Amino acid sequence: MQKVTLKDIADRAGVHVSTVSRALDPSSAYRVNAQTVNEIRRIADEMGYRPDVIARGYRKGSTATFGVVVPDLGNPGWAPILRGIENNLESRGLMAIITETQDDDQRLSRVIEHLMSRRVDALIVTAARDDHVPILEAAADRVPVVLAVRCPARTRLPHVVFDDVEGGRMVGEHLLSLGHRRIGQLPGPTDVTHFVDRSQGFTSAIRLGGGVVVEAKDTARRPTIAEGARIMRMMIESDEELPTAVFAHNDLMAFGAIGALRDAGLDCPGDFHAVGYDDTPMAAFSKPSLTSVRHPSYEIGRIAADYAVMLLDNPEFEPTPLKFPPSLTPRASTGEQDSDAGLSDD
Amino acid sequence: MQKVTLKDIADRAGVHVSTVSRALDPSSAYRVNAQTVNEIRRIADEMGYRPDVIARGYRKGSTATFGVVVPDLGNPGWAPILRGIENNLESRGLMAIITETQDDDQRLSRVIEHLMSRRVDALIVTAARDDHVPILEAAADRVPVVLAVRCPARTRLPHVVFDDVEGGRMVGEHLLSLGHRRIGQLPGPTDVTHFVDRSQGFTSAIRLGGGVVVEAKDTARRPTIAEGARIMRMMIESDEELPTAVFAHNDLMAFGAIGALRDAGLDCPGDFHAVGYDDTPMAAFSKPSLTSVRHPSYEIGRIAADYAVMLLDNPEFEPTPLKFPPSLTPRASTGEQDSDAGLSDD
DNA sequence: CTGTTAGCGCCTTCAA
DNA sequence: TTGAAGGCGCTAACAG
Repeated sequence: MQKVTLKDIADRAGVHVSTVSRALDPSSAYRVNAQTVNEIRRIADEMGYRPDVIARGYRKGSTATFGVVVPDLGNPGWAPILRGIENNLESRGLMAIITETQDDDQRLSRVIEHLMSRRVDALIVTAARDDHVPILEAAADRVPVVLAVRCPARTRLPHVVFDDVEGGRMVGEHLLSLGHRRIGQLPGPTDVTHFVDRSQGFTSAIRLGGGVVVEAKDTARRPTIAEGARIMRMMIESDEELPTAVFAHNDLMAFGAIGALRDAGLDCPGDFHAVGYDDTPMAAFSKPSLTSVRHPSYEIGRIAADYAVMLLDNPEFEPTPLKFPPSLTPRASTGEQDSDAGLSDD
Repeated sequence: MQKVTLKDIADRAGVHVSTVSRALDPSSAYRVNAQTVNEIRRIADEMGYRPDVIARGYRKGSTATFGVVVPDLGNPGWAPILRGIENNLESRGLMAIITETQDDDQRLSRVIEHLMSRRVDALIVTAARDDHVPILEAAADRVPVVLAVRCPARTRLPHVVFDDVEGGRMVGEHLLSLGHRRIGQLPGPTDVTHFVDRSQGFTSAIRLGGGVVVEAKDTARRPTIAEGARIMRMMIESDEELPTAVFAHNDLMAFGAIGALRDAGLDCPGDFHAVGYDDTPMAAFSKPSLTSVRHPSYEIGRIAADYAVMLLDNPEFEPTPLKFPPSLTPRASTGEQDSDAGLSDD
């Protein structure tokens, strides 16, 4: 099964390549003798012909391939978003190729450049940070670029995000309603808008409710378990009085923080409460199960892909920036009785 | 910044495209007047020229792009393996494009076909199941294919895997040494060799030690938290006497199983012990922390990429099939005293 | 040192 | 209904 080209088929069928090309393209097969079409299709099948999408792209000006950039495949929270994208594109005969920045700022421009020079038709980026705007807007001059989940503060690029201000607010109100007044916050990287939003919604809710936010001594460089543990440890080791509850900007950091507090002899939910964000599958299964904020991940991926496709079809299209509302699931880490563990698979 | 081509630069510099091509290629710039080279490079920079890797690929017969296929990006265990691949390739100026089968058997052939028609130079597949052999071997006729982690029983394809028989054995001996004699097993999909291997190593160790393996009533259809919980629940609800410890074929399933047992009022490690596999970052941070088997993930990715590159350079090269030894980390889920939680980031 | 030519695989005029 | 020719962006072989 070496590479089979149109020419190989043409030779075998005794016709010209362009005839083969036409016969194999449903939209122009009608211009070829029906018998010839059948014959050619048979031969193509037999020889295991696979169109060279890329070569085709040269003529058509497209490669039927979308580039997707995520920050960190070690965070399972991206999986449903990616599936929303993959499944949407696949149903249209398009393909998503996924790349990872490893949450390394520098890497984004390299990754984008690679994807562009591989002639992707469009870009869906979930790893954007504030200083990436120039790179992204430059790319947007050539192909549609849609930002998802993470969207820098000031950019004209089309985007779909979660309402993280609202999510932060929900966390704040939940903790206030449980009687907490002194509440710690473990922030994710500050150049990622959705972390800033979570912080803002949370902080203003707490202030409004007459509470005090105890800020971590440092910001997580990356939103990982290890970093969550590290900055929690810093808070523990400081002289300041410990808060009675902590809000970590994502589940991974929350797991890390709970671990660090446990190492310090403190029990959750006995001695303190904790809340995460993202509602990863582990949240329902960890001990204690973790109160977390859930957002429609699959859906945001699906819509991001929709937008990218529509932009490709019509560059004039101006996608409405969307903001998906989150919801909070109280669990054992904030004193909720554990019912059955969640069983869904996404 | 619309697309800039060699021709644009040539026009501006008043030379022929091929001169530009040579000037921009370090390996042939020596054949061009040094002044011209500088001038051309300056113009190229100024215009923001980006080579079209794909077009270049047509002449060179390669695209500097490797396809990588993983089963499930919802499992964070794949991340370090992917990084081993990505970082290795990146250091050579190659790019990894990642695709996911979503652990869906059918999807693999479609994904491979997509990648092939995008003219990837090589394929690294970590999602292989037994019945994929024909597809994979067909692909291998055209480009180097390296299997990593998952490798069907009978295939001539180059592969690098973990020694899962040994890992299973270690789990068995660990549990025996703790005094367990009746031990449950929650198996992953049986058409994935490494799960079969884990089972085999484990079962023979237990038998050798005079123990009894209690098999789950069903096999996990996919190695996920939800499936782990499901088959654990089936074991609980059966009439059979419960084992005193369970071995789940990966961490996710173990978390699910511990959750299911907790729902049934049983405490780990008080009432039963549990062991996972993969040593995902959560294992150290969950409560109880999870005894698990660790394998050199980053390393296997790195080597898989090495092999693929070497095969590309020299199709005659016959990579030694490698089997990386695992190691077991005892934690609270088998009664170990928790020390500091693990802090590494990978 | 530089320009010309040809062609990777495909599709789309244009002409027959 | 079919063939011939041109070109997408790039590079290698061949002239000069």
